Amino acid sequence: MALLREDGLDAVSMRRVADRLGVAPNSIYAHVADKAALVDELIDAMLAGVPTPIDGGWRERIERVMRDSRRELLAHPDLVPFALVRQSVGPNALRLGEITLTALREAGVDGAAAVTGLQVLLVHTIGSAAFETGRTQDPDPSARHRRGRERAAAFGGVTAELSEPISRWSGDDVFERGLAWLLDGLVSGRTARP
Amino acid sequence: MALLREDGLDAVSMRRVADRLGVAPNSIYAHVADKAALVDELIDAMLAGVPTPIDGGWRERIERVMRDSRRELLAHPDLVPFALVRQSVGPNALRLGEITLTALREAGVDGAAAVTGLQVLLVHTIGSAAFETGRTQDPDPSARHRRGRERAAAFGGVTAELSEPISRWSGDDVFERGLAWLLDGLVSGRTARP
DNA sequence: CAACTCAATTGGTCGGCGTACAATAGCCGG
DNA sequence: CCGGCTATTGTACGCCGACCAATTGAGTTG
Repeated sequence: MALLREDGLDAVSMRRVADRLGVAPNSIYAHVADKAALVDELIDAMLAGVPTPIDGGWRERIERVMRDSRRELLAHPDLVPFALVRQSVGPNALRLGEITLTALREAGVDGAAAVTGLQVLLVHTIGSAAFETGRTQDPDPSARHRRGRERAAAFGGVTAELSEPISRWSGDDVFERGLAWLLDGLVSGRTARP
Repeated sequence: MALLREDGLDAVSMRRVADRLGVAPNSIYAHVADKAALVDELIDAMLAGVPTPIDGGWRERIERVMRDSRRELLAHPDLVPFALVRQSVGPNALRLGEITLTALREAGVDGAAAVTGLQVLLVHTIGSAAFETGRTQDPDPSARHRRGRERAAAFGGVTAELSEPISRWSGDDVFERGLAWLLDGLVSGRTARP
């Protein structure tokens, strides 16, 4: 985690981690099956920073869990892309999942629909974090290619219309509005159209 | 794209692509700045398979765009994680964005809120695809570690309750229900709580 | 207290990766 | 015919994840 905070995910290689621990690279494989497994444990370590809400209504508790998860995700941008794809379901992910599930049942959502609701909330929270981190980072101008000019020309002035408000608006809106809409829909009990 | 379909994203290395083209590895850098740029073009090539809806109401057109995008995403699972994080905004992504924006305005959503709505829809569509592909793939049992047993034990019987319905239910529900809720919320005009 | 056991660690190595650098080949307008 | 430029090439550097056989060392047992 220290290595990740200092120099990003690229710095988290088996060799660098081993160096940091004063250990040979191969030794890590005695504790972790894979590099993917190591990243999985990093993800769960990140989720350890999300507190468990106790007081408040069901909606407030869910909002707190999602907001705090989002905060932790944005604090570790390099892990975000993996959080959605790799469902490692470590102990902390499980803890937050249980919290959300019981809150949903408290809201009158029955078991099967509650699981779907949890998944929708996860997709929105992690997805919006991924969207925001992707828009924020990568400020390296040296990697830009010569054809960048051609491409911009092909897009015409439309790019400005679309991407300019995107960069001006805060990503909080995307998260907060989507969260409110999803929670509204969840308790409305309406079923999906075919 | 052929290399991606045949052997997955790992096969899409500068060297393998060059081999397939009968060319030296470095030659590619004359046409593409980076490997990331190459993946960006792959993403837009994938989105080329999403047709442009013409007839139907605004809601039906949006649903078609999102459903077709989802179909294309699920057909190219290896690209999904990058679709959210790297907003390359190629010509096809721009085309679909414009379609959705005009449909939203048709629904009475004004400019600024329309952009937010588009982003929320993108997050849900790509995010749910990422969630589903992550759950589907990675069926390799050899990579499992010895501590897998310990971890499963620590989770107790709760893992079954949470992950068993997840794997039985179709990912279509997550996508369709979330999409319906978001569209409902979009036109309701309700503002986000602080 | 010595012998045994077994997880943890190690050196060495393999194949592959992205990409920088300098030099070359091929084409095209003047 | 030629000068310039783009596309291409050979070579090479440094890094990566992962495997193998061999060794260490701490804890348990007799």
